[in-house]
Amino acid sequence: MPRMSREQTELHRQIILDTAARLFREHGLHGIGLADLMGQAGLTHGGFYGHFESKHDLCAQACTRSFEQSLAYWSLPGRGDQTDPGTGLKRFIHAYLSRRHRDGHGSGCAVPALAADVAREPVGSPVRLAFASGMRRLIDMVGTLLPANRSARHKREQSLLLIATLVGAITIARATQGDALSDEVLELVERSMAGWFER
Amino acid sequence: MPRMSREQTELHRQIILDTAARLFREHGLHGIGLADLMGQAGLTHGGFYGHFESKHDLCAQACTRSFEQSLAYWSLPGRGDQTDPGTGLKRFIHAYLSRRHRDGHGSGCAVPALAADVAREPVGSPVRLAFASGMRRLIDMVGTLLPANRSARHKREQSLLLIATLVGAITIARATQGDALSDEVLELVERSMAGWFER
DNA sequence: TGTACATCAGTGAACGCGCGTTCACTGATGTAC
DNA sequence: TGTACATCAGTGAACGCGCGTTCACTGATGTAC
Repeated sequence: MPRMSREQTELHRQIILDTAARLFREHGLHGIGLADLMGQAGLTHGGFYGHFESKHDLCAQACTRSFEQSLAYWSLPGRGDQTDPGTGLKRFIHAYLSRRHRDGHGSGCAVPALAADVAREPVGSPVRLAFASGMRRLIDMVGTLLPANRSARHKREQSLLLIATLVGAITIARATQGDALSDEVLELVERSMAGWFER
Repeated sequence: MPRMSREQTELHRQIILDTAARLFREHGLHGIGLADLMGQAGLTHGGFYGHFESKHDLCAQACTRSFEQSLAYWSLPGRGDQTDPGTGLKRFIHAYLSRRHRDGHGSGCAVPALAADVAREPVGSPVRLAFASGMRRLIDMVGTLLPANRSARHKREQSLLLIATLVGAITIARATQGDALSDEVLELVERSMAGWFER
């Protein structure tokens, strides 16, 4: 059975990376082991080091992949309606603060899922670089959802402020899931943000 | 040497709890072991189960303690200047978004330090209940910093929105520490919030 | 195009290590008289 | 107040377990002729 074709090998690498991007967001960087992870990717754990240098290496690459996945996801709903620039923004905020996003750690935004773990990694480590790079792309993406008649600098500031508020809201909503506070913070923050970014 | 006095025993319990409250915020609930933790409290690990039922039990009690410590800390600067209700709020925001708070996980707010780990604990578990209870007290405390001429409901909403934004900002700042983005998000969010809550 | 062989992706057992938890033991504390 | 003894807080070795990582092995793939 061993010795797969080159395409098969590359496919396996992608499957491991996608699986890791999901599982790290679900369980945290230290909450899932390589044996379980490889098992969920349909492989045995021994083959891991044929694809990645170490778990740290995988963490960094999976962080990048997590941002790619969530950026691709958030970019979709906004693309449809360029005539009303506020619509894409409202849809983004609504989707971000939805119960579906709160309950789906593994398929959601990389920031609330990984930031706390990344903050405990050494400064300058690959996973931190991957996270900072993903943050910049997220800021740019959200910037494109803002009304066009603004300076790049203003858009960047509004984008960063919006992201901070959304990240904090979903972080609190996830930690208080099962308590009335959880739905309350999602609804309240969405309502409060409705008017902010149209000024 | 064994068999301490009752006061000594209770003192040890408090030392373990304070140490845990600090170390769990620094390293996360799963990032520090009981042997290390007890060692930093000046004891050996074997005596742990004389004070707590399990690590889960300690996590829940340390979560409560973390909120108590940060609430006591944040409450201090606002108390001094009741003639200008905006001052306490500005000081709170400034202290919360300071580099000192960003770099001092162990002595800082329980929310950015513990929320991600708490969000991965089972719904209804003691640590989640402790977190939700702490959140309510934090919301109330921040509410007292807001201008007095508002309804309780409005204060609560403003408080929750403010907390969400602060939590998101410091979460991002911590994860991007060492990158220019980190200082940028702290400064930008503080500047943006200066006027919001005076209206 | 067909054959012979070197390559190497994946397997599964094994490694040292640190984890949460247990327990026999120690000896000062707290209590009964 | 003083003595005798039961209590129990803290010690440190030990437990089973899961972790990240290594490695000898297998056999289909890719290559050289």
